[in-house]
Amino acid sequence: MPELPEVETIARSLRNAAGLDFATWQGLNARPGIVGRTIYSATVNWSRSIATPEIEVFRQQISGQVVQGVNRRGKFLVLQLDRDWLLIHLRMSGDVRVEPADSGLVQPHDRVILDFQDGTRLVFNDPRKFGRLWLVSHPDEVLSGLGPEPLAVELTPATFYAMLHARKTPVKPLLMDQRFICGLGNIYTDEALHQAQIHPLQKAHTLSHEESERLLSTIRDVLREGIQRNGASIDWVYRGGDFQNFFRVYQRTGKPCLRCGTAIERIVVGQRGTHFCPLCQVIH
DNA sequence: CATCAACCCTGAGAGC
DNA sequence: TGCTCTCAGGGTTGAT
Repeated sequence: MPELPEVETIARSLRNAAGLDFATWQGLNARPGIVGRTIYSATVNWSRSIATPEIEVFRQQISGQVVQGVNRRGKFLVLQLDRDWLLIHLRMSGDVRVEPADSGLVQPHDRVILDFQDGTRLVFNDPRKFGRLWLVSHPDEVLSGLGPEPLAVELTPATFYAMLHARKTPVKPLLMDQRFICGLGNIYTDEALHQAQIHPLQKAHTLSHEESERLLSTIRDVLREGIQRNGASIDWVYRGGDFQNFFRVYQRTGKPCLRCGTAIERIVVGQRGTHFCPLCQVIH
Protein backbone atom coordinates (compact mmCIF):
# COMPACT_ATOMS: atom_id res chain seq x y z
CA MET A 1 0.00 0.00 0.00
CA PRO A 2 2.00 2.95 -1.20
CA GLU A 3 2.39 5.55 1.52
CA LEU A 4 4.90 8.38 1.69
CA PRO A 5 8.09 6.24 1.76
CA GLU A 6 6.98 4.05 -1.15
CA VAL A 7 5.97 7.06 -3.26
CA GLU A 8 9.20 8.84 -2.35
CA THR A 9 11.18 5.76 -3.42
CA ILE A 10 9.39 5.68 -6.76
CA ALA A 11 9.84 9.43 -7.29
CA ARG A 12 13.56 9.11 -6.65
CA SER A 13 13.88 6.22 -9.09
CA LEU A 14 12.10 8.25 -11.76
CA ARG A 15 14.77 10.94 -11.26
CA ASN A 16 17.59 8.50 -11.98
CA ALA A 17 19.74 9.28 -15.01
CA ALA A 18 17.79 8.59 -18.18
CA GLY A 19 20.75 7.95 -20.40
CA LEU A 20 21.99 4.47 -19.57
CA ASP A 21 20.63 1.42 -21.33
CA PHE A 22 18.32 -1.03 -19.67
CA ALA A 23 20.85 -3.86 -19.42
CA THR A 24 23.09 -1.58 -17.36
CA TRP A 25 20.20 -0.69 -15.06
CA GLN A 26 19.26 -4.32 -14.61
CA GLY A 27 22.84 -5.01 -13.60
CA LEU A 28 22.49 -2.32 -10.95
CA ASN A 29 19.13 -3.77 -9.85
CA ALA A 30 17.61 -0.33 -10.49
CA ARG A 31 15.56 1.49 -13.08
CA PRO A 32 16.30 4.33 -15.43
CA GLY A 33 14.69 7.71 -14.86
CA ILE A 34 12.32 9.55 -17.15
CA VAL A 35 13.40 13.18 -16.77
CA GLY A 36 14.13 14.57 -20.22
CA ARG A 37 12.10 11.98 -22.07
CA THR A 38 9.45 13.20 -24.52
CA ILE A 39 5.97 11.68 -24.37
CA TYR A 40 5.03 10.49 -27.84
CA SER A 41 1.60 9.02 -27.15
CA ALA A 42 -0.64 7.73 -24.39
CA THR A 43 -2.66 4.53 -24.26
CA VAL A 44 -5.50 4.23 -21.77
CA ASN A 45 -6.76 0.72 -21.13
CA TRP A 46 -9.04 1.62 -18.23
CA SER A 47 -10.70 4.97 -18.73
CA ARG A 48 -11.53 5.57 -15.07
CA SER A 49 -7.84 5.61 -14.24
CA ILE A 50 -7.81 9.11 -15.74
CA ALA A 51 -9.46 11.48 -13.27
CA THR A 52 -9.19 14.48 -15.57
CA PRO A 53 -9.46 15.58 -18.34
CA GLU A 54 -11.54 13.48 -20.75
CA ILE A 55 -9.55 10.60 -22.26
CA GLU A 56 -9.18 12.11 -25.74
CA VAL A 57 -8.17 15.48 -24.34
CA PHE A 58 -5.70 13.73 -22.04
CA ARG A 59 -4.12 11.83 -24.93
CA GLN A 60 -3.84 14.84 -27.19
CA GLN A 61 -2.69 17.27 -24.54
CA ILE A 62 0.05 15.07 -23.07
CA SER A 63 1.57 14.10 -26.41
CA GLY A 64 4.74 16.00 -27.26
CA GLN A 65 5.43 17.19 -23.70
CA VAL A 66 8.81 16.59 -22.10
CA VAL A 67 9.15 15.38 -18.52
CA GLN A 68 10.92 18.25 -16.76
CA GLY A 69 10.95 16.90 -13.23
CA VAL A 70 9.54 14.34 -10.81
CA ASN A 71 8.62 15.10 -7.22
CA ARG A 72 6.33 13.90 -4.44
CA ARG A 73 3.65 15.68 -2.44
CA GLY A 74 1.95 13.55 0.21
CA LYS A 75 1.26 10.29 -1.57
CA PHE A 76 1.09 11.93 -5.00
CA LEU A 77 3.73 11.57 -7.69
CA VAL A 78 4.10 15.00 -9.26
CA LEU A 79 5.48 15.07 -12.81
CA GLN A 80 6.24 18.50 -14.22
CA LEU A 81 5.80 18.56 -17.99
CA ASP A 82 6.39 21.41 -20.48
CA ARG A 83 2.97 22.98 -20.15
CA ASP A 84 1.04 20.80 -17.71
CA TRP A 85 1.49 18.70 -14.60
CA LEU A 86 0.78 14.99 -14.43
CA LEU A 87 -0.23 13.85 -10.96
CA ILE A 88 -0.41 10.16 -10.08
CA HIS A 89 -1.98 8.66 -6.96
CA LEU A 90 -1.25 4.93 -6.58
CA ARG A 91 -3.90 4.33 -3.92
CA MET A 92 -3.81 0.73 -2.74
CA SER A 93 -2.32 -1.30 -5.53
CA GLY A 94 -0.86 1.07 -8.12
CA ASP A 95 2.73 0.92 -9.36
CA VAL A 96 4.75 2.29 -12.25
CA ARG A 97 7.37 0.65 -14.47
CA VAL A 98 9.88 2.09 -16.88
CA GLU A 99 10.86 -0.28 -19.69
CA PRO A 100 11.63 -0.56 -23.38
CA ALA A 101 8.40 -0.30 -25.36
CA ASP A 102 9.27 -3.47 -27.23
CA SER A 103 9.77 -5.48 -24.02
CA GLY A 104 6.57 -6.63 -25.37
CA LEU A 105 3.72 -7.55 -23.55
CA VAL A 106 1.03 -5.64 -21.87
CA GLN A 107 0.99 -7.09 -18.37
CA PRO A 108 -2.24 -7.88 -16.57
CA HIS A 109 -3.65 -4.73 -14.96
CA ASP A 110 -1.65 -2.27 -17.08
CA ARG A 111 -4.05 0.67 -17.08
CA VAL A 112 -2.17 3.59 -18.68
CA ILE A 113 0.92 3.53 -20.90
CA LEU A 114 2.95 6.60 -21.82
CA ASP A 115 5.18 5.89 -24.80
CA PHE A 116 8.28 8.04 -25.09
CA GLN A 117 9.89 9.12 -28.34
CA ASP A 118 13.09 7.23 -27.52
CA GLY A 119 11.41 3.84 -27.56
CA THR A 120 10.89 3.53 -23.80
CA ARG A 121 7.67 3.80 -21.88
CA LEU A 122 6.16 4.48 -18.47
CA VAL A 123 3.46 2.00 -17.44
CA PHE A 124 0.87 2.58 -14.73
CA ASN A 125 -0.22 -0.82 -13.40
CA ASP A 126 -3.07 -1.05 -10.91
CA PRO A 127 -4.85 -4.36 -10.16
CA ARG A 128 -7.59 -2.84 -8.01
CA LYS A 129 -8.21 0.15 -10.25
CA PHE A 130 -8.27 2.60 -7.34
CA GLY A 131 -5.34 4.71 -8.57
CA ARG A 132 -5.84 7.90 -10.57
CA LEU A 133 -3.97 10.22 -12.95
CA TRP A 134 -4.67 13.95 -13.32
CA LEU A 135 -3.36 16.15 -16.13
CA VAL A 136 -3.74 19.74 -14.97
CA SER A 137 -2.29 23.16 -15.72
CA HIS A 138 -1.46 23.74 -12.05
CA PRO A 139 -0.84 21.09 -9.37
CA ASP A 140 -2.78 23.06 -6.75
CA GLU A 141 -5.95 22.07 -8.56
CA VAL A 142 -5.44 18.66 -6.96
CA LEU A 143 -3.02 19.22 -4.08
CA SER A 144 -4.32 22.37 -2.42
CA GLY A 145 -6.22 20.53 0.31
CA LEU A 146 -3.27 18.55 1.60
CA GLY A 147 -1.93 19.13 5.08
CA PRO A 148 1.74 19.75 5.85
CA GLU A 149 4.52 17.37 4.86
CA PRO A 150 5.53 15.42 7.98
CA LEU A 151 9.23 15.65 7.16
CA ALA A 152 9.22 19.39 6.44
CA VAL A 153 11.24 21.48 8.91
CA GLU A 154 8.47 24.09 8.88
CA LEU A 155 6.36 21.63 10.87
CA THR A 156 7.66 22.36 14.35
CA PRO A 157 6.75 20.52 17.55
CA ALA A 158 4.86 23.62 18.70
CA THR A 159 2.82 23.75 15.49
CA PHE A 160 2.09 20.04 15.65
CA TYR A 161 0.93 20.32 19.27
CA ALA A 162 -1.39 23.18 18.33
CA MET A 163 -2.81 21.15 15.44
CA LEU A 164 -3.51 18.17 17.68
CA HIS A 165 -4.85 20.32 20.49
CA ALA A 166 -7.53 21.77 18.20
CA ARG A 167 -9.06 18.39 17.40
CA LYS A 168 -11.16 16.10 19.60
CA THR A 169 -11.13 13.10 17.31
CA PRO A 170 -9.15 9.90 18.01
CA VAL A 171 -5.54 10.38 17.01
CA LYS A 172 -5.17 7.53 14.54
CA PRO A 173 -7.88 8.53 12.05
CA LEU A 174 -6.62 12.09 12.35
CA LEU A 175 -3.08 11.13 11.36
CA MET A 176 -4.49 9.30 8.35
CA ASP A 177 -6.53 12.35 7.30
CA GLN A 178 -4.49 13.80 4.43
CA ARG A 179 -5.90 17.28 5.11
CA PHE A 180 -4.46 17.18 8.63
CA ILE A 181 -1.03 15.83 7.70
CA CYS A 182 -0.17 14.14 4.43
CA GLY A 183 1.64 10.97 3.50
CA LEU A 184 0.72 8.68 6.39
CA GLY A 185 -1.35 5.55 5.79
CA ASN A 186 -2.33 2.59 7.93
CA ILE A 187 1.09 0.99 8.24
CA TYR A 188 3.20 3.97 9.21
CA THR A 189 0.48 5.34 11.50
CA ASP A 190 0.34 2.12 13.51
CA GLU A 191 4.14 1.98 13.65
CA ALA A 192 4.53 5.61 14.73
CA LEU A 193 1.86 5.37 17.45
CA HIS A 194 3.44 2.23 18.85
CA GLN A 195 6.88 3.78 18.99
CA ALA A 196 5.45 6.88 20.65
CA GLN A 197 3.51 4.65 23.09
CA ILE A 198 0.22 6.33 22.28
CA HIS A 199 -3.09 4.47 21.99
CA PRO A 200 -4.73 4.85 18.54
CA LEU A 201 -8.03 5.88 20.14
CA GLN A 202 -6.52 8.56 22.40
CA LYS A 203 -8.29 11.86 21.69
CA ALA A 204 -5.92 14.19 19.88
CA HIS A 205 -6.50 17.20 22.13
CA THR A 206 -5.64 15.22 25.25
CA LEU A 207 -2.05 14.59 24.18
CA SER A 208 0.52 16.39 26.29
CA HIS A 209 3.31 18.56 24.89
CA GLU A 210 5.71 15.75 25.56
CA GLU A 211 3.56 13.12 23.86
CA SER A 212 2.93 15.38 20.89
CA GLU A 213 6.63 16.01 20.43
CA ARG A 214 7.39 12.32 20.80
CA LEU A 215 4.74 11.47 18.21
CA LEU A 216 6.13 13.90 15.63
CA SER A 217 9.53 12.45 16.28
CA THR A 218 8.44 8.82 15.82
CA ILE A 219 6.41 9.71 12.71
CA ARG A 220 9.60 11.07 11.20
CA ASP A 221 11.62 8.08 12.40
CA VAL A 222 9.36 5.49 10.78
CA LEU A 223 9.06 7.47 7.55
CA ARG A 224 12.82 7.88 7.31
CA GLU A 225 13.35 4.21 8.07
CA GLY A 226 10.80 3.31 5.40
CA ILE A 227 12.54 5.49 2.83
CA GLN A 228 15.92 4.07 3.81
CA ARG A 229 14.59 0.57 3.17
CA ASN A 230 12.97 1.63 -0.12
CA GLY A 231 9.50 1.25 1.32
CA ALA A 232 7.51 -1.83 2.27
CA SER A 233 6.36 -4.56 -0.09
CA ILE A 234 3.25 -6.36 1.13
CA ASP A 235 0.53 -8.56 -0.29
CA TRP A 236 1.29 -9.40 -3.89
CA VAL A 237 2.18 -5.79 -4.70
CA TYR A 238 5.95 -5.94 -4.93
CA ARG A 239 7.81 -2.70 -4.96
CA GLY A 240 11.35 -3.69 -4.14
CA GLY A 241 11.49 -2.44 -0.55
CA ASP A 242 11.99 -4.53 2.57
CA PHE A 243 10.59 -2.41 5.42
CA GLN A 244 7.86 -5.06 5.84
CA ASN A 245 10.48 -7.19 7.57
CA PHE A 246 10.92 -4.55 10.26
CA PHE A 247 7.31 -3.85 11.28
CA ARG A 248 6.94 -3.66 15.05
CA VAL A 249 3.13 -3.94 15.22
CA TYR A 250 1.59 -3.91 11.74
CA GLN A 251 0.26 -7.39 10.88
CA ARG A 252 1.85 -8.80 14.02
CA THR A 253 -1.40 -9.62 15.80
CA GLY A 254 -0.80 -12.10 18.63
CA LYS A 255 2.96 -11.83 18.38
CA PRO A 256 4.98 -10.37 21.25
CA CYS A 257 5.48 -6.62 21.51
CA LEU A 258 9.15 -5.98 20.79
CA ARG A 259 9.30 -3.65 23.78
CA CYS A 260 7.44 -5.53 26.53
CA GLY A 261 6.51 -8.95 25.15
CA THR A 262 2.75 -8.52 25.49
CA ALA A 263 0.70 -9.94 22.59
CA ILE A 264 -0.09 -7.34 19.94
CA GLU A 265 -3.85 -6.74 19.58
CA ARG A 266 -5.88 -5.91 16.50
CA ILE A 267 -8.97 -3.71 16.61
CA VAL A 268 -10.89 -1.80 13.94
CA VAL A 269 -10.61 2.00 14.01
CA GLY A 270 -12.23 4.08 11.32
CA GLN A 271 -12.88 0.92 9.28
CA ARG A 272 -9.16 0.08 9.36
CA GLY A 273 -7.34 -2.81 10.92
CA THR A 274 -5.33 -1.30 13.78
CA HIS A 275 -2.45 -2.96 15.59
CA PHE A 276 -1.17 -1.91 19.00
CA CYS A 277 0.32 -3.12 22.26
CA PRO A 278 -2.29 -3.07 25.05
CA LEU A 279 0.41 -2.55 27.68
CA CYS A 280 2.64 0.06 26.03
CA GLN A 281 -0.21 2.03 24.48
CA VAL A 282 -2.82 2.96 27.10
CA ILE A 283 -5.57 5.59 26.90
CA HIS A 284 -5.38 8.17 29.65
C1' DC B 1 -15.97 19.66 13.40
C1' DA B 2 -17.13 14.72 14.38
C1' DT B 3 -18.76 10.33 12.93
C1' DC B 4 -20.11 6.87 10.00
C1' DA B 5 -20.95 4.40 5.77
C1' DA B 6 -20.51 3.72 0.91
C1' DC B 7 -17.63 3.19 -2.82
C1' DC B 8 -13.86 1.92 -5.91
C1' DC B 9 -12.03 -3.47 -7.17
C1' DT B 10 -9.31 -7.94 -7.10
C1' DG B 11 -7.67 -11.95 -5.20
C1' DA B 12 -7.22 -14.82 -1.14
C1' DG B 13 -9.41 -17.94 1.61
C1' DA B 14 -13.45 -20.33 3.39
C1' DG B 15 -17.19 -23.32 2.64
C1' DC B 16 -19.41 -26.71 0.01
C1' DT C 1 -11.07 -30.50 -8.00
C1' DG C 2 -13.76 -26.72 -8.85
C1' DC C 3 -17.31 -23.74 -7.87
C1' DT C 4 -19.46 -19.80 -5.25
C1' DC C 5 -19.34 -16.64 -1.55
C1' DT C 6 -17.33 -13.31 1.62
C1' DC C 7 -14.36 -9.89 2.83
C1' DA C 8 -9.80 -7.40 3.59
C1' DG C 9 -7.49 -3.57 2.23
C1' DG C 10 -6.56 2.43 1.81
C1' DG C 11 -8.27 6.65 0.79
C1' DT C 12 -11.93 9.70 -0.69
C1' DT C 13 -16.43 11.37 -0.65
C1' DG C 14 -20.90 12.25 0.93
C1' DA C 15 -24.52 12.00 4.42
C1' DT C 16 -25.97 13.07 9.00
